[in-house]
Amino acid sequence: MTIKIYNTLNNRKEEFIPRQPGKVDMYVCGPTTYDLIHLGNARPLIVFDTVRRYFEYSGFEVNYVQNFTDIDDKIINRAREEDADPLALAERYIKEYYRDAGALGVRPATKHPRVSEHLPEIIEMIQKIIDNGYAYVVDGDVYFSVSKFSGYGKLSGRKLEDMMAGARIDVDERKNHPMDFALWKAAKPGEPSWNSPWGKGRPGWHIECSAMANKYLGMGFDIHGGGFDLIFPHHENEIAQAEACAGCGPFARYWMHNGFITVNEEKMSKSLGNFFTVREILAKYDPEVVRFYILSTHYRSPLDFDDTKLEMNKKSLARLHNALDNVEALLHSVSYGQSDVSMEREIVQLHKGLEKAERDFREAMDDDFNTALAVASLFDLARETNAFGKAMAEHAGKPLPESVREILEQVRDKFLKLSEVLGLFERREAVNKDESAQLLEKLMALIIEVRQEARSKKDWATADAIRNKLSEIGIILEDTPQGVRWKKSK
RNA sequence: GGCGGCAUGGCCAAGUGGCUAAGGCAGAGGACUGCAAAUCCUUUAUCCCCGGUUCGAAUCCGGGUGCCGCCUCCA
Repeated sequence: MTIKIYNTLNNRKEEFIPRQPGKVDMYVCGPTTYDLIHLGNARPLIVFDTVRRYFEYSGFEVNYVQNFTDIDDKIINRAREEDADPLALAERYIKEYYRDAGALGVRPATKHPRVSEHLPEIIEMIQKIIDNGYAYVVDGDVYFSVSKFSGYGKLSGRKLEDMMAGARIDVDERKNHPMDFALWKAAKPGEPSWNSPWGKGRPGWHIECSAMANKYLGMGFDIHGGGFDLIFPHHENEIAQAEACAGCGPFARYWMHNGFITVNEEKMSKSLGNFFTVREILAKYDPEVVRFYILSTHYRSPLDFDDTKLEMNKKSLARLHNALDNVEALLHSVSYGQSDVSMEREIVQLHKGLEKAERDFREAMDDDFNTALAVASLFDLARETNAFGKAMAEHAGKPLPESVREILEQVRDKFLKLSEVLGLFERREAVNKDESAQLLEKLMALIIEVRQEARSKKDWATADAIRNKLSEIGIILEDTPQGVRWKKSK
């Protein structure tokens, strides 16, 4: 079984062949840290985190590099508005980034390099590009000469001639070609700057990624990712810089780009002002719901955002949680051992469902990380499992064979294993361990006992009053064939 | 103007040549329940329009309509 990846470089799905067997080197463009991240920023984080998780699940060792752009016009402007130091401001938002990303179940990359810590590498790279004849210096600025680089446009599928037609106004007259872009910007008064062979200044936007990817992954690394809007000019320029510097290619072998989050079918972006920060969304929705929502669509498709979509996904996700709750309850509320009940037929059926679910899951993920389809396999497994639980209910009160317990444990373990790839259901284990949780457990047992007493006397008024009052304070009681259980409502 | 993408049931969303077009949400009916909840079963699509290729197309080709993105900072 091999993984197929849709490669923007040639707009085709290709079999993924790693540079080194068993290893994946990937670089994903991280945020410019001048503000809280919004949902549009969160999509690539979740998508590529999932890509990484699936590679790891498939047995690869993943070296995942994601940068922070902590030197940039927007940071400088924001710092000026707040009368703050630009690097300190960037540092602050890097911390906020970790908070949001962590909440969404995005694991830290193997390495999070920052521009501010790689000036020597960047300067060295620029010098080499100049030496190789692909860049020129004008008044302390350094520009990349796109017409010198024959491969320019190969990622975005554009030709220089075509782009000139649409190129906008205010072309800097000092540039040789309108599409030439800055590798180094001469310092303006009051801006942070660093010494360089061309005078004080700071790096252009694109060079950082070329330099840092090169440093940590080297030329020809496996996967480079980011949002669709980075294809041009950012990634096109990264390729030009890296390959002009090295004198050969490729810079990266597979390019993956995620689609946009839209609002009312329009791209969510800072400049349009139609964005929602992760922070404000998480104030209303469980991060797991947000993650599930993002993974419920293929990563290259656009994904429209509004509250009703989150509500829908919240309910969908609850179905999976219920299925897992059901399995846990069956494991704990039924006695297993000597039994005159045979459930062989159902066990065989569930076992088949279990194998099919895993097979379907892998096939889906192997096919360009089709998370939407992978999720469907979890729902299939949930249905099979619930049906099994229904069959068990017919033997309620009797001990069941160990083989029933075993298959349920297998289902639970597989379910958690597969959903871990998607970054879901990871926090279930952690809860219910502290003292007050244990106390709550005992308290609920007591309340349920009292209510059962009322039920046995057919005192429905009391029984329902208890259930309703509990519901009001956020606890849901369920009378199942295997006994009463409770859970917190979400 | 150049380049690219999308259009699947009430909603979301897989599927890119061939068994009965996944899955979820919502709706309807039934089962279970003291009533609920949870769950199970049943049920809802000629795949934007027109033409073509093919034994056969949601899927390929041509044309049309509508929407979106990139070409400028943007995930």
